[in-house]
Amino acid sequence: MSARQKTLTKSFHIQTYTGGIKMDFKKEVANKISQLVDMELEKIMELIEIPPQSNMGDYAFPCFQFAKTMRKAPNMIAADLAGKFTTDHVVGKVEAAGGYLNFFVNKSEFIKIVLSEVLAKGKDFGVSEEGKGKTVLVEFSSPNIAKPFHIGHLVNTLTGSAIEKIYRHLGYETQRLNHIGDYGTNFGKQIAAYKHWGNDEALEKEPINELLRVYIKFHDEVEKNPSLEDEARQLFKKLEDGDPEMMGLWQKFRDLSIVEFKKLYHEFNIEFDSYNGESFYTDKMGEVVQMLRDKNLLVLSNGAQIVDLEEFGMPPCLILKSDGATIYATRDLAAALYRHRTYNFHKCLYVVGNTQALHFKQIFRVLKQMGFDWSDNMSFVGTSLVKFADRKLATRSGDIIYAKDVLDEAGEKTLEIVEAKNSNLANKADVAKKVAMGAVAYTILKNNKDKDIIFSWEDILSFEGDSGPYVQYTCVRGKSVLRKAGEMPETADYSKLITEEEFALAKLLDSFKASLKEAADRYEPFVITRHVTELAKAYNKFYNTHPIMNAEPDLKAARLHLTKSVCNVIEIGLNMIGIEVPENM
RNA sequence: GUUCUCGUAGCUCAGUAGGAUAGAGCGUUCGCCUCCUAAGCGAAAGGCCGUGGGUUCGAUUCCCGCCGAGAACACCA
Repeated sequence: MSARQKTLTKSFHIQTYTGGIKMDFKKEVANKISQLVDMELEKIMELIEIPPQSNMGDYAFPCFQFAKTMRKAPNMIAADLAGKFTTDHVVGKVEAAGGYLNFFVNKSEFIKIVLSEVLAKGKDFGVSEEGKGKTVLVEFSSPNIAKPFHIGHLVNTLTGSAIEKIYRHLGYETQRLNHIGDYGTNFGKQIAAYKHWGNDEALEKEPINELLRVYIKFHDEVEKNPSLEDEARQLFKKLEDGDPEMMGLWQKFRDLSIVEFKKLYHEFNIEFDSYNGESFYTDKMGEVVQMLRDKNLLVLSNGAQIVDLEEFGMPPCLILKSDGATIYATRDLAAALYRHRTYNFHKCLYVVGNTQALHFKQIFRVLKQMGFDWSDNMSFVGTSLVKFADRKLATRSGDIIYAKDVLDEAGEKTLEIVEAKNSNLANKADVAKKVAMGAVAYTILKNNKDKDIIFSWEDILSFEGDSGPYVQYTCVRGKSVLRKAGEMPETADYSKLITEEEFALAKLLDSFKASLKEAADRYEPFVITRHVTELAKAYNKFYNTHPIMNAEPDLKAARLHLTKSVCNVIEIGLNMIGIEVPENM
């Protein structure tokens, strides 16, 4: 299960070294509190929170829990502590409000440290050591060969890729696994269909369309001619037995399909380390079945071999069908075993549609019953279902929205907008493409995975407000300013940055690290999407009220540094969720 | 039927390891381009956080019931 792990209170944690002292504002505050109250530092760190409004302070310490032991009202305690607190260059001000002790950090000190760090680290800002030496496996995308990518696959692919990139940024070794659906009795049908009606030229040109066309024809024809079913069964048997002709066709379908998939992955900068799918595990299932038998976990039920999971409140896990054939679960068990041996993973994530929650829960439980405690390190990460307002979006229903259609539609609409807004752009097509991809990826990754996505063209092609183009646009404007400013001043006097808007930006730059951690712990890319949006919003506010180019030289330099920092962090975040930023738009 | 997820503004959603006036975007209404890209910014209106209990100094947040929506539940993957 996607265990929602503890998320950290966002802290203004500073990793750069200034004057040899590691700065951590939150810790500084905690240290100071610990001198006043009888409580362990760690406990204090846990209690410290960020006030809901920034004018209340940068950190807050709730005093309610002292009320009982000290036999005093919380607001009295807070007032008392505020009186005893000594301020300095780190914590500039303390206030008691309600039962809270509110702290204000020294703004210019804070801004200085944050901007220095962002600019020094560049694209590596937020990179951490926490994942060093640990391998995280992320299984995602996993389409079926010979079948077109639909919108549901796109959701899954973007989600998995984002999670993988987030973990990679945190220093983990990652393995991107595409468990493609490349095996099963339906390939008998596919081969039969192709042998009857396939066209080699069309296959080379548009493989998936051609394969789908003959597959659909097969289903139409089989109603008139039921013997086709038998033919398909025989061909699948031949394929299983290694018949060269069948193997050749299957291999060709597989290769061409993957080439097609890669085109789409390329649009979002997605790559895989492995395309080992179902076929890869066909010869690895015997061992699993034997192990289950040896451990006396297999039970005969209605002619099939199952693992009983009743004591865990789950339906049984089917291992062998009554005809002795293996099944989905058997393959996933074999894959788990293989992955454990091959990668010795720290975590193995299954980014799969939410509908498969039970299946994976069962798999993990069976592994546990087999004595494999490493199954605790496997997590199911269920992705949103895409539905229409009135009905489920299912492959069989015919109400399919293909990924390609969504991207094409987005591309066309974007090109129109680019034409209207900035018709003298040199590379309109390229810009339109990036913006279109941005709109789609953003919409897919802006919300919690637990919620279904109700498909609407209006939402997915959104270009205003909370949207991909909004964030891209913000970054583009910032970059444009930097370009116009020419050479970046080496140094800048950050003490010139004294407005609320500038301080707010520094806070958001810093808390990006906490958001990264939270996104990883929760397996939730939307945390990044939202953070980047907040940052864009704050920058737009700043941009509209603060002159940069026309500011006096020292201030201009500082604001350019700020602008560069913001663009940098926005771009890091957007890239994680599969969005590129054009130079102009 | 069993299990799981969800129910927050007209719509789409954040928030909640219990805490200070519940936040965004869209939509609606009204402002802002002699100034760095208006795909932008500002303002207004809009909420018994599904419902009834319980625990607590304090519940939108935790627990239980109910109502409503969705999903999964063995020989498909």
